[in-house]
Parts: sequence; C-alpha cells; structure tokens
Amino acid sequence: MHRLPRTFYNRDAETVAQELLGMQLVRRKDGIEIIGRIVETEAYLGPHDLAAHSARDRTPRTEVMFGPPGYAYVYLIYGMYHCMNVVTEEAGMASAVLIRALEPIQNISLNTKGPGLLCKAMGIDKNVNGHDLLSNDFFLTEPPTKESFGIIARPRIGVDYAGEWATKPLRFYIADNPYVSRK
DNA sequence: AGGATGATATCC
DNA sequence: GATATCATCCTC
Repeated sequence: MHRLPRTFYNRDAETVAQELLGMQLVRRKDGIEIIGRIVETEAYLGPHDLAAHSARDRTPRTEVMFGPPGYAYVYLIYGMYHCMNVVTEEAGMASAVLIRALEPIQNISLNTKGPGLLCKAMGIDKNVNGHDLLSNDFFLTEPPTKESFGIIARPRIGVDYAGEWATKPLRFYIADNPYVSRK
C-alpha cells in the first residue's frame, strides 16, 4: 500500500479536496487496521476565506493549519464531536481540507456519514491533532483499483456566518454515493 | 425547532 | 473571570 506523498498535499485546498475523493484513509489502532474511502470533502482556502478557522488570528488551536502540508488538523466541535482536516499548501499558507464522509471499507461498523461521526468511527480525536499523515499508523493511500466517478460541487455546510464565502461551491462529493452526509 | 456539551476566542 | 460561539448530531 502506497501512501500519498507530501507533494500531493502541497497544492491549493480546492484541488486537494477534489483529488482526495476516492482515496482511502487508514488508521492503525490497537493492532487493528481501519480503512474508509473518502466520499465527501470541503476546502478551506486560508485567511482570506471567511469560513476558515485561519481567517481569525493565528491561535494555538489553528497552529497546525499554518504549518507544512500533510498533517492532520483535528479539533473539538460543539463539545461532543471532532472534525478532521488535512493541511494543504506550504508552511505559512493556512489552508486545509475537511473530511466530511467516508464509505466503510474495513473494520468500520459505526456510521461514517458526517465529519463528527467518521471521527468517532475511526477513533480520531485531539490526540492525533498535528499527526503526520505520512506516518505508519495514520495516513492516506490511493485505492488498489482506480474507479471513475462524477464530482458534485456545492456550498459548504454550517458556515452561514461567512458572508459571500458561505455560497462558494467548495464542498465536493462523489455523485450517487450513498455514504455522502447529505445531498 | 431545540438540546446536548465543553473548548476556545473574545470580551470585560 | 465571564460569556458567546461553534466546519455537529440526535430527538421531538
């Protein structure tokens, strides 16, 4: 199995968000290999993107977003759920891609339709914030067999506060996939 | 439509 | 130190 290289992540978030569709997220935990296929993502472009966490000042929470590409940015939301992002672009460019839904591939029994639920299903929490995604226990790969699919672009979810940025089509999902969180 | 639930940012 | 806010999900 071949991990995605650092150069994959060192591109603009909009491109990475689309190319992550169909890729597999692998997590090795307690001797078990958990695998999910990414079916839905959202791009957060940087400080100029009013929906991105990095649009506010650089803080301890968002520090990872400002770092080099290929690292996990994980944070607690609404006191109960975690959200997982992949940091994109070179250090200093605070952009990232939110993983919003997975199709279960291996060792997943819980619901993975939604950013909070997929983190719960894969055992992703703040302990892996800042984790290198070119590591041996938490990484992304290309699927063994490549399949073609349509990509749908829609406005991002839960960012109504972001003015004109709320309506930009930066949410991407695989057409007709039953594991997308919502249409 | 409203509640759970707590870290974080932003005020005083 | 206090409070408003949240890139969510579930139940009613």
